[in-house]
Amino acid sequence: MTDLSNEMFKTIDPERRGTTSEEVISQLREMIHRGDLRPGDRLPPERDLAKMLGVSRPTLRAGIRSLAAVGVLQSRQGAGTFVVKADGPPSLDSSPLRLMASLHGFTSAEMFEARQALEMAVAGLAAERATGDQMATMAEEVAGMFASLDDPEQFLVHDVRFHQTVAAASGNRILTSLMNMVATILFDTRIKTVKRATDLKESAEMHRHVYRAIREHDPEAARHAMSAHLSKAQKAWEAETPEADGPDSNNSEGNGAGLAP
Amino acid sequence: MTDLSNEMFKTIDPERRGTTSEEVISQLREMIHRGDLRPGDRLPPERDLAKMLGVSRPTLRAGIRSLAAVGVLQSRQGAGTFVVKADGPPSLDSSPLRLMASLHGFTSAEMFEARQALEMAVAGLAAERATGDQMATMAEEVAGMFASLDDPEQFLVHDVRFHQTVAAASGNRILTSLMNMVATILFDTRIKTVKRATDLKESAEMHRHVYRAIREHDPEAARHAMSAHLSKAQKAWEAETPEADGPDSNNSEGNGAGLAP
DNA sequence: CTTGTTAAATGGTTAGACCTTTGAGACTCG
DNA sequence: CGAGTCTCAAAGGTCTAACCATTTAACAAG
Repeated sequence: MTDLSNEMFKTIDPERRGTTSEEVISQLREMIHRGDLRPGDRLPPERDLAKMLGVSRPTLRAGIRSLAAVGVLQSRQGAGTFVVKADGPPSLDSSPLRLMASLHGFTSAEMFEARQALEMAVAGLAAERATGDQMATMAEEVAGMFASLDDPEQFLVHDVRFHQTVAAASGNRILTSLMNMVATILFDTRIKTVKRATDLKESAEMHRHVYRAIREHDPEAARHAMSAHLSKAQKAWEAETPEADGPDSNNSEGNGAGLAP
Repeated sequence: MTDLSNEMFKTIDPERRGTTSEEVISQLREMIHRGDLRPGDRLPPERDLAKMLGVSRPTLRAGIRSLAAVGVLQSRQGAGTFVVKADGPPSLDSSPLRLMASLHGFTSAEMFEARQALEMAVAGLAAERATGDQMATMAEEVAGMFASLDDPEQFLVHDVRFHQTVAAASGNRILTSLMNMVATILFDTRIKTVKRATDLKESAEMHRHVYRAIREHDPEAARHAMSAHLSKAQKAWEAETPEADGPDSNNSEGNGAGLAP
């Protein structure tokens, strides 16, 4: 943990541009940008930090809350406020996108298309860069799919893990995050679709094609295989979902996309 | 504006799952999902809304602030709190991604790559779907680039508008938003690069190739032209930026991506 | 009818107090 | 002496009550 006790905090008041709490946000962001606050660090107690910044506690809390909302900070009652730990694939919160989907009336076709574009991109990159370990993991997940053709829920677990492994193999954490963001929103939909298990065998087969293309380091083939897979998945979903236009599921507060390391 | 005065608000207290303010967030989100709150609507005054929901004003404000942080609500002192207007291209706030970049030490190579993947995708879709008007706009912007070969700043304006037009022509607002999110972060970098105007003519030429491919409804050509353009741009940037690894610019609070309708 | 003034409405901020959860040190018992 | 339990300080979560700053619109004067 970094040493936070000394005088790294500037008081706020001088000619502040916007509101006080905005200034607090800027201060905290700057600390993070500068590296004074590193992932996993604990912030000083609110009471102390408020005094250091020269603002009241509610105002400080407003700033903290804003940063918590975008997934940068995390507060635990009784424990403290922490800079979010950066282990595993960094994940952007998908609730903003979800809200925007409601607000603008995004169609699920758009969502599928966006996911397809992102998955194609990562598949292509994965074909260029996947390590042996990652390819082995992919192979295992494909095998897992074939092994759970009669267990849709288990199948979906392997499915998700396969896609996340491909994303990780792309070596691009930004694309991975964006992909997860979109995929998370479609997840609730998928879990319903997959339960009415139509063509799990065909789906597993298509995943295997993707895997093979990646193993052969053939980006174009990987992109095409992934594209074909997702087009098929979308068609299956559309066939089973007569009219429902927007995948307008409900709450589920936190950032999803759990399930795989 | 929707009628908000009647009894659409449920009180909070019964067996709340998480914290009170989280419950407030859920309530507000649900109103938006249900369509009780539509883009542009004004929320009831905080004091009233707090009473309706059965929480104190600070707690309500905490919830509002969280939703404001992700770009769903917007408060203006003296005026009120509004559901963000959904005109033009919906834009996700890029500050979360920016923070995450600092937190995880994203390289600018990753950013460029992500942008390239997204731009290729939208270019391909635009080639399939661009309307006559949109293609006309693209042509105008390309012409504008050629007309401002000696004015780097003006050139950049046309550059940005061209890319946003292509994104709009893709017909996929999600990909457009994601692209803007990434592009916004790279913008500060670009404005510096373009000022040292190296190959504006060549750049304009490459934009013209993209335009032509779109006009010919040739997705593959559009993807390739866009890819070539961005690869070139990245190389130019790398050549002029010796060591700087992360495009770690500073504040700029609001969501950027302005400049073009 | 225009314009300047004023007052009400509304979000922003502060202060201080109390509650709930957490986590670690102290304590007791085996 | 060790393991389990207890207690309590620390920290975030919430509330009340007030005051400040800004915006909006009504209203009066010209």
